[in-house]
Amino acid sequence: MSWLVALPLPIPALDFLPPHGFQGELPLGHRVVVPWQGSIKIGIVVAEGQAHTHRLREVIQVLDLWVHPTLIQTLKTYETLSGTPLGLLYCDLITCGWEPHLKHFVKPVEGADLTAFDLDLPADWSLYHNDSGVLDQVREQGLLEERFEFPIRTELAYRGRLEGEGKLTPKQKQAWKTLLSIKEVPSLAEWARQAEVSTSVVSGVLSRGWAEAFERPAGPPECVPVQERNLKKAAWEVPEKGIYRLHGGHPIERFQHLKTLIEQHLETGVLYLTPDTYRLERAWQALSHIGAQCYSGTLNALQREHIWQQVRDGHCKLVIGTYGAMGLPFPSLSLIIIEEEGSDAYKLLSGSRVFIPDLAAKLSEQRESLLLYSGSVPAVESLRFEGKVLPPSKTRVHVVNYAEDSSQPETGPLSMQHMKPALEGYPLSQDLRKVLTQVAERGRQAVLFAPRKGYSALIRCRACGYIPFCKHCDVPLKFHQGTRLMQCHQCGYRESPPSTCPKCKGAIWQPKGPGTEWILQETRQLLPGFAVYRYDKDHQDDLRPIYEGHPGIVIGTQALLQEKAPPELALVSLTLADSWLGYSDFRTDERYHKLLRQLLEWHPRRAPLLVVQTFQAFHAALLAVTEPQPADEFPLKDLSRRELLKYPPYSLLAQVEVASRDKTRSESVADEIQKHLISKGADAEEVLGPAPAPIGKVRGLFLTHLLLRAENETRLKTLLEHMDERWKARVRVEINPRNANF
DNA sequence: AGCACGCCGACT
DNA sequence: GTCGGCGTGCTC
Repeated sequence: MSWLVALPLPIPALDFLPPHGFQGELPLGHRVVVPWQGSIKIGIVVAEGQAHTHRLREVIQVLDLWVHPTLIQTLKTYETLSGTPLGLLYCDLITCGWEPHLKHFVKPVEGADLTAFDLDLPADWSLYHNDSGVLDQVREQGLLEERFEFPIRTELAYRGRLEGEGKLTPKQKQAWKTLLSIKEVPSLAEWARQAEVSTSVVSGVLSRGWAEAFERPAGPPECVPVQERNLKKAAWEVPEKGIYRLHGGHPIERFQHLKTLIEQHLETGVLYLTPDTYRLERAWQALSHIGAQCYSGTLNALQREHIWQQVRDGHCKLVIGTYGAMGLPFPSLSLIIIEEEGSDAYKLLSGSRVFIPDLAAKLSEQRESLLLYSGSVPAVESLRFEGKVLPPSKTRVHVVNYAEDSSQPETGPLSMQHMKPALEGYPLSQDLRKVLTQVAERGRQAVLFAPRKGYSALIRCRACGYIPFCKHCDVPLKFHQGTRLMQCHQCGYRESPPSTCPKCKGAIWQPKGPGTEWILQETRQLLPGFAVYRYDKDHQDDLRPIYEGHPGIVIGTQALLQEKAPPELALVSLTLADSWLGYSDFRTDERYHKLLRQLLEWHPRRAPLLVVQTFQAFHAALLAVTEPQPADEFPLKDLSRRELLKYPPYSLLAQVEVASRDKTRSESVADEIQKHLISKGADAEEVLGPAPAPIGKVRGLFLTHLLLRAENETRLKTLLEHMDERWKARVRVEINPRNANF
């Protein structure tokens, strides 16, 4: 019987035979070393194999347990539904432990004759590091014994010696004596600190031979131990398993609620997921005293592997992490918390492209653990679950209405009289100028969010309306003041702007728009001498003075929200909120609402004034935050709209992407797929499109989309099974797409 | 993903 | 005649 092994490659799991003479159970979830294309790879045993067709190769060695069986089951379910190669899912979720950094020992089998091979091996066990394909040939012939060991990590340390050359100065003598008394130090700097001398003194001792450097086994990377504590009863009634939610209020209040719950589950395993490192840090600060470990991409491979093992061995029972923590092998896991379950950050942009909360839901089902969604706003999809909404906290929001026609819609609240048309003075309206001046006068801090990066928007012909597009991607080029070039925001292609319109020879419109650079210039003009910083994808000023609390204004993109809020933040502004409403997507309003809530709770203590400049002053998502409203009120409105349009949660979506170098081919294949699905019994409501993708051409490939809309998972699976054919173009399926393209 | 194989255009 | 583009297919 063979074993199915998942490998960190975009391919399905493959069959291998157990190692020669292997006795015992299927090592499910264990890491194994397998031969791979003349070399070796680390894989994970995910199931009993079934194939007998090939002449299979043998697993070389079974290593340790690395993945919990429930995760294997979860990924398997997702694989069969989406058709995503299992390896991609494993790459995304098992975020360490794939690197074959192992000590490799080899020995020819007794009496084996290796003269036919270009390989000179000693008769007994020897360390092997050469990675030539020859070894694999010997291996395949069954003439080789192999053994892998985890290397023992070492680090450099210093210890004192009883004698050296020459005399020591008094300070050096002091340093030497200190070193002798403390035996060993991990670094010269540490030694100097302990001895209360400068580093030059200790290096003097070292160079005279009164101390020496030596290698010693390295200790584990830093890890906060789990503390014992008395368990309190939660102040709220929460089920033992299933899905529950907690939204609204202030983050501090939410953490208070969560803390009592986490404490109850502390002995049985708690996983806390956050969408980004900013929230990770916030959660860490709120919960670290209970004894939590962090796990995110910011850790290095060593730290990750260490925590992975700590969790596996039951030494660490509470982990706060970003999506990569989901694969951690908790022996038992009774609570999974997902912060901001509706965040797009949970959608992986490459590889498997999974939406982590989808997987977490399946995993919690497998593990029979409680899944708790928590955050400022519930996702529209999670309203169907039971939960608690904390009362709204006080906010200060000021809306600047840019629309020329400022007449209120009948349904608008009465408190909007303060909104006057404010077109004069874009990007800084009179109101915004006034508060900015106050910020400067009081020596406080402000953050202005610019809609798009670059000095600005589109270059356009004044006469015929011509807009230069990228040669490779179907997107308009954006002009950048710094380089004086137009650049594609999709592929990075650059070109200098035309002096006259290539179409009609008319004059080119002066590039001015709502970009960071323009707002920066205007702000500097308004407040000469006051510190103004820029922070976007292209240009990052050193913001340390801001984080240290010095007065200043930061002008940046949404990327800033990934950082913690400036400590003296008094004002936040969306300089053109409408640019967050330009998506061609049914989640647009929900995203906008989330953004507003996120801005309002960005600063953990202060409640800065939020100034929103917009042409859509009466947008429901905006009204939902100008007047204190329960966090789920706007999502509930959105929910009824979704029911009408049969969007999630009233359906499950999958996006089919057809890609071809040939435009008509891309379209015709999409058309074929659509017809094929209909012929297999799909109805028109279930197959939408084909339509050109929001960005119709990417890196020379024409993309056409179809949207599948199924009422449940079984139905979606059926539809996707019909897709499993050979098409004349590259076809990719994405479950639960969350594109945010303009 | 990497790597081999294979089929067509521009070159010493 | 070859060199080299990248399209397709396979890895157990």
